[in-house]
Amino acid sequence: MTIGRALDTDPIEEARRQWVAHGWGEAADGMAAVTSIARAHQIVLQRIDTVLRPLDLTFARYEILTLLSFTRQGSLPMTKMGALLQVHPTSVTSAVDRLEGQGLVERLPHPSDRRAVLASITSEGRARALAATHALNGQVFEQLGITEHQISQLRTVLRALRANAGDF
Amino acid sequence: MTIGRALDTDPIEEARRQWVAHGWGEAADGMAAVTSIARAHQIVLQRIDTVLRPLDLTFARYEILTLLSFTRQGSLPMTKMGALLQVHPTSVTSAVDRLEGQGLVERLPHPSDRRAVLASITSEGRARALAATHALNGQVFEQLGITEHQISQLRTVLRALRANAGDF
DNA sequence: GCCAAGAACATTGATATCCTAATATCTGTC
DNA sequence: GACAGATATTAGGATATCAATGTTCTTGGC
Repeated sequence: MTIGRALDTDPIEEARRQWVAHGWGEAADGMAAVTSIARAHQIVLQRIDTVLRPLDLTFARYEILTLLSFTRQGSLPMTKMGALLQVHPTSVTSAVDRLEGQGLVERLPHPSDRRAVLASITSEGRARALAATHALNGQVFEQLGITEHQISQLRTVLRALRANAGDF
Repeated sequence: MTIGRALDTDPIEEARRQWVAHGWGEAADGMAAVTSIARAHQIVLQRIDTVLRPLDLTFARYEILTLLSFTRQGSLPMTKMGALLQVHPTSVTSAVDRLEGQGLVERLPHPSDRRAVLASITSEGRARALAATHALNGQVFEQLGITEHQISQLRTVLRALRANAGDF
């Protein structure tokens, strides 16, 4: 389950020291920041997967289910979901394939655009999404192990990074 | 190349509002933080992949190559690399498979432990790692689009999260 | 000291995801 | 009516995880 045993020193700080020692000091902090993001992503995703496994969901499928549950009609065009969740169209297709096979979502023809496909959440899908949200709230989102102030800082800094990348 | 068109509102803030509206205010900030990490990871990884593609490397393989180049002998046991890079043994195996096929790394028997395998960087591997590092430093790590102070905050907060997860 | 039981190391196979590239269909405009 | 653009899908390559396997090492009872 756990990937690596606890190390005596922070491996990212160690890499940063190597950067400085090689004369790449200008990039050292940025390298450490990027590596930290990658590792943090791995950590939280592992926790999420552990919580969602009993519910037969992955994070990608959970996001789609929850997004649909927030809409009035309970349905959205595939492209629209990809734009809101910022994932590739192919990822939406395969995730909806899976959700449809589980009976949590169904594909409907778009009423006015014959190219488009609507993904529509089923009542079973709604129930599953709600159960998953409660589990994730209690076991992951409220248990990050950092202070509220740090969570706030994290959101602010990453919002700047996302805005700079052209997200919104 | 780009995944989604620029949106008028931050989708993560939008999700956070939904959380509050549903009475899940306790978990809203944590949810927003986790989602921000996931999106930030996607953004930086995409940039890294773009820079590394002409060099025929991925980030996973680049990390292994760079780690090996930092050692005295230029070689490490597979397990040791997995521990330092915090990835699964299977990931190390498949990455070294590819690097070996590219002639950037070779497998050697461990001198004292017949179970273990040493991955050893070749001179071509060293050259490739150096070129990749220069490209990443200039085009990614020094161009994150956030201030030095924000980079520092990010490192501090994520170090706390990683420490809490038992990384070191 | 010897040997059996358990642990560690690396690999393979299976499954899921994301990304790229290419394709078929449909829309809307010039 | 032709043609560029949008929509969704398929196919292929890469990575990560889990589960299971075959070796080899290490340790603890005797």
